[in-house]
Amino acid sequence: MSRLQPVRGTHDILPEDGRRHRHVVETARELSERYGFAEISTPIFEFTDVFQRTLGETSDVVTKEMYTFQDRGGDEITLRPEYTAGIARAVISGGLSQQLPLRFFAHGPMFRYERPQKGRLRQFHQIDAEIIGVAGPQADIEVICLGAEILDNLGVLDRTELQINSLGDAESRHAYRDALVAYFGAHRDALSTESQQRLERNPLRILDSKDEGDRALVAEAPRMEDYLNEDSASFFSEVVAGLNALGVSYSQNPHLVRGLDYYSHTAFEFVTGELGAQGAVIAGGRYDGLIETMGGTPTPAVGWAGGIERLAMLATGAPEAPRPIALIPVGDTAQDAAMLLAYELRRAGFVVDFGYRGNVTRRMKRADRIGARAALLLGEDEIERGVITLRDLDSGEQQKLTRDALDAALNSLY
RNA sequence: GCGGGUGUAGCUCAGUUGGUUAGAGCACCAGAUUGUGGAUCUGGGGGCCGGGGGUUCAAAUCCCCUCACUCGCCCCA
Repeated sequence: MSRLQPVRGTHDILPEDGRRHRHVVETARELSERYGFAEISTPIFEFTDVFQRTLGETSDVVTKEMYTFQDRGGDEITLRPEYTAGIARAVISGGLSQQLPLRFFAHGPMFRYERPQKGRLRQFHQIDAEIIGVAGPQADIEVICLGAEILDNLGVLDRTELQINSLGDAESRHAYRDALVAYFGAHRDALSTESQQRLERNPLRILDSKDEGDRALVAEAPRMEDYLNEDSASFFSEVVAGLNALGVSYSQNPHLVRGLDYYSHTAFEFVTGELGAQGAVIAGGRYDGLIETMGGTPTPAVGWAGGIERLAMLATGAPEAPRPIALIPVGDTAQDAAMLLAYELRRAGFVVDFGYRGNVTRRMKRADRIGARAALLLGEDEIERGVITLRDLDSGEQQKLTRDALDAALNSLY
């Protein structure tokens, strides 16, 4: 293996993959705009505090997955591992809380120091949607519905399942957490080693353990729904009712939890079985406490993130590369005229591939290989007679046209 | 961070119990066709056999280490 290899967990997005990525992003952008979301972009790095304080000191992302470094001025900087904290920071530092509610769409690279797997990279890309400043369940419904519609337009909705759960408000969540600690604490010895650690750090996580022994205990564990207070329960039932009203199908998963500390109330994931161990393609929830935690005024919010690589692997309908017109100068004397013609055609909106090298045979082969729709030959003959040879590469038909007639003839091919 | 699998040409892969100068298909380049693509034929360029060490008269092949990829665990998009 050559020394010139990309850093582990990173990869080049070559043109074919790039089209699929762009299809995901543009589909999401177009639909989110229809839902009233405005596109924003935030820096790919922030002060480390932005993530450390908000994601939870004990979360895996903070404890072992962040790309953190000191810059030349001595500031602690972290490449963003997720989008939400950066957007919340932008809302605060940009004074945007004067304009609530806000609906944001964003996309871009994220960085997590993890062991790479299928659908899991150290630099990956996400699309992201957030509604900031709406306390009611309408926002949860709207944001989930947007996710479902994006998946539908990408042709993956029927291969995913929407799972939802409620973590309740802070009061409910703490009460439930205490109940879980009491229950699992009494069975500590029966828990897997990993879950014993979870008991200390994040007891909710035990609920979605894959260990068989854990699952047996989980089946008898206290249920979240019994610990939701009245507000939390009615909030969740409104979300569910809203999804029903819109015909968004889902299943309730009482074991669905979120890894990051700032979530409350609604948690949801669109999951697929087609990506190995990585099930989630879009996942998110409500994070009413985040902006306050960061030092802003208390502001409710809900949103999700979707993995572009994961979506691109599943999506159908990415547009094919455009079929260019191959412009082939014949002989040295035609070079300048051909370059001018290419310029004019491009200005007129045509996709033009200029054949730089080789004899006519070679350039024709190239035109064929790149899928050109037509070839234009321009040589001494043509220049003397004031025409251009147009060859339809699908039918093989060939004709000589004046410059004035060329654009119309090309347009008729597409 | 932990466990399993795999590394031979740009890609997909052969390579016998260790034995001359490591092969095929596809792709690429050139020619047959000096102004005409797709098909065919002919020829050509391409390899530190992932890297390092060891065993041996001899290593792509056996052993050790390492790196990368990959699948899973953890966790997540």
